[in-house]
Amino acid sequence: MNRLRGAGRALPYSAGMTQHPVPDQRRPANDGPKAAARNRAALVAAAREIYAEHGLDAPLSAIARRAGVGQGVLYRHFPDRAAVTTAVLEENVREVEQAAAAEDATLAGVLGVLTWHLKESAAFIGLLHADGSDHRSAVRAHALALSRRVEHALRAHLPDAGHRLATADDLMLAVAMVSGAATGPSHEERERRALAAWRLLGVEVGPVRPFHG
Amino acid sequence: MNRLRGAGRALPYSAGMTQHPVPDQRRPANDGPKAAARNRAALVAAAREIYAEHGLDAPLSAIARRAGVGQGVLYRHFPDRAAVTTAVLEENVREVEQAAAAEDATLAGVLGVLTWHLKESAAFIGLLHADGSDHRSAVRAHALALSRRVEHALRAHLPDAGHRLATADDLMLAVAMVSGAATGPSHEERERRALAAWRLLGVEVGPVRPFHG
Amino acid sequence: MNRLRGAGRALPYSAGMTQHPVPDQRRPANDGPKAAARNRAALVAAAREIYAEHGLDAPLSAIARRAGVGQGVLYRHFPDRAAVTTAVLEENVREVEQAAAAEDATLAGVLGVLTWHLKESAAFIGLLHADGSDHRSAVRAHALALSRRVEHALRAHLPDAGHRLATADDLMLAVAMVSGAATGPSHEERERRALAAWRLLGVEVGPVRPFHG
Amino acid sequence: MNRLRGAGRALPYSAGMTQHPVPDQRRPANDGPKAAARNRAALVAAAREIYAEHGLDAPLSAIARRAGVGQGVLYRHFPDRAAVTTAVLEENVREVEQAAAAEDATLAGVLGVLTWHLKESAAFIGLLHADGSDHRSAVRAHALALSRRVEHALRAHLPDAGHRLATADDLMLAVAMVSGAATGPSHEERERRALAAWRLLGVEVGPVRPFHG
DNA sequence: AATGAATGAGGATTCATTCAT
DNA sequence: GATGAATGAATCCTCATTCAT
Repeated sequence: MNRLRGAGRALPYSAGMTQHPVPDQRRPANDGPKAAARNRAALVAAAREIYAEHGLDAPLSAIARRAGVGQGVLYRHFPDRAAVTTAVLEENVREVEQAAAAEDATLAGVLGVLTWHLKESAAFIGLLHADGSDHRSAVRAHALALSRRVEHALRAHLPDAGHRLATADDLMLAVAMVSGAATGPSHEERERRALAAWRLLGVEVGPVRPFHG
Repeated sequence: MNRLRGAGRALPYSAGMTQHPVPDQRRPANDGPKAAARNRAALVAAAREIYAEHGLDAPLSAIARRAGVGQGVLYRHFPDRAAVTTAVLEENVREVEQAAAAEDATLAGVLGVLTWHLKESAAFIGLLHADGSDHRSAVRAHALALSRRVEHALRAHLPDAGHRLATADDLMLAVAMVSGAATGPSHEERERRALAAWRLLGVEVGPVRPFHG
Repeated sequence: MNRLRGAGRALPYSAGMTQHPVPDQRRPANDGPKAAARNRAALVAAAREIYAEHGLDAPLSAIARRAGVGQGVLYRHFPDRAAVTTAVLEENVREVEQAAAAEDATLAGVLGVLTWHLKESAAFIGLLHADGSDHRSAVRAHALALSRRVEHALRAHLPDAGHRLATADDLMLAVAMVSGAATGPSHEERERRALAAWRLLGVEVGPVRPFHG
Repeated sequence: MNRLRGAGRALPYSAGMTQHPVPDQRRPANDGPKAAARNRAALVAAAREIYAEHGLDAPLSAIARRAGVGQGVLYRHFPDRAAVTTAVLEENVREVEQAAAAEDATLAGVLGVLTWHLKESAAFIGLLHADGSDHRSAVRAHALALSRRVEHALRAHLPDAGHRLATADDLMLAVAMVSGAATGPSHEERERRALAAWRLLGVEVGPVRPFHG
């Protein structure tokens, strides 16, 4: 029922950017460890796209295809589906952490970055609503840790005591609420709704953008 | 497409193996047409439970099993997965409508009923976060209509102009936000978080319970 | 649509029962990509046999089993039942075309090859009698094209104007007639009847055999 | 995959022609044995239509629906699918026999009736090409007997010794051939092709019509 | 280190057949 | 005698995962 096949970068060997003279052989150039890192990054990026387009239940094969690699490579880098999902989330969280750790970080700024990821990454949203279903619970475990890292990152920028969201718990609840509102068919719509949600909560949010992007 | 064999017995291809369980055993009770309505209700209830436990992608066979009926019965009542999901949502929405239509209805009271369904029904929540994956998009179409019915029900009880949620749009956004917050492993946890979310929005909510339940 | 479980193991719903056959047993040999072409050929051959024995509606699983491959392999090579049927027909037609294209081809010789396929391949016959049922109509479309290819092949060897079957249309009608006669439980019986049919039509037929076989 | 449901006379109780005052009850009038005969006839007629439209593998439920009766009634009259098919053929053959037994019967006249059934009844054609598949072989047994009855009917009107089809065997082969040619999407097309086939065989055929119809 | 074919379990779906009413 | 709901086996089809090359 999933019409993912044939979509996007279908040619396994076309994605490489190697400048080597075209090898005369059938097998793709074995670029060694360099390729490995590149492949891993491509897989995470592909997973983010595929998740956004088709949900967290998209076939792993679709992710590998979008990344321009064989399925074996996916399994080399990630033992199972949960590991893929986790890797995507990991990236999201790391950016939020970096935004929070920046010299001149402000709550509004960090929330802007966070909101960017909320609107961008279906996985990031979906995770917060993951029910108890099987593999997801595997993800959930890790997600809890990630959630704590976000909380920790925000904690450094909590508003003053008088603010409605003066505690980390409340702030995290607010994040969940905004993520709940950040639905819609397009990135634009999701951003619009997310910002409206923050407004309802009386929270000021900086520009919605990736960190250093 | 295949109707070559007489009722699934003794296929030429299946050299044994698939013998009938206990040929001497009588068929399970067939309670006749009377059971039809009862079965439909049991299926919807089972779907609600299974969806809550395993997510919207839980196998339909699990729903049939939980309802205590054969898979065929499920398909008799619902042509496909979307119809099952839709039936669950329909019930949720109908209760909210009834709560809103009651003689002495108040916004707080209606939101209490709504919140009960939010915490109870994973489908109700999941729907708002449905990604574009195939069958869900079929559901989404219907979900939009349902969403409008909720909006219509709430519209009759909008707070005064001065309130932070004075428009129906804002109120619906708030519902989405609360639904985003109403996550967690247990009903209790979900209710607790939902109420905390309403509080952050400064909205008063009546007792969280089903309508007339 | 369901990707919740880790590779079909240990489902929450399947309380036992469906354990793996013999966990200690090694997977069946995976001969690697080299096997691909071999498998495809095996599948077509198996399909021809199974179709002959059980009709065009035989289960695809039976074809896969006969070919000695998993069902997945069948689906890798052929997206659906129509593709399988079409592949079988394609082979039949190609042989007829080759026979017609041979240096020293004669009408009698080509009809001999054609007749061999008529008696051999239930699909070839069944196609001409395909009713409107769903997947068959998909096949029919392709079958029409194939039919035209046969007609084209025969056209190069039409008998002289005086002959009873002097037009391609009449010749194709005759083919349909012979195919209608070529029934029976065994290949021998079918060949016998086919030849009798050609005789009734006053057409001389060469040796009944595959091309270059 | 079969889209038969909902097609044609879907209302179970609408087909009756009884003039009784409309019963006030929910259950349909129980017209007793009279209805039984009517139902049987309706089932055979429905089977003929459904077979023609969807092939011999059409669901029995479609036949019952088309006949305007419940599935139980079908099973009361026919123990299994083979019995249904057989009943349809039986009618075809009986008409041919009656045509052959008529006072002024001629070979051309009988072949006209036979040809009408060939073009009309997919079952009649399909049967001759039934492969060895399971339930069909059950049908085949009976079909052989029927075939002999047709042969017997024709034998009384064999052409003179000089004719190309002077033996009953040859005549039956010719029937099979014509049935092989009588394909096509419409009755008209099938009749056209059948007549062309007879012409190729040099056989004169009377008007194509049912006996006394 | 990468590819992509193969396996095979599991869920979806369809009917043949039974049977309470 | 009739209705039509229920059962459940069988088939279809889709991936997760392994592994020869």
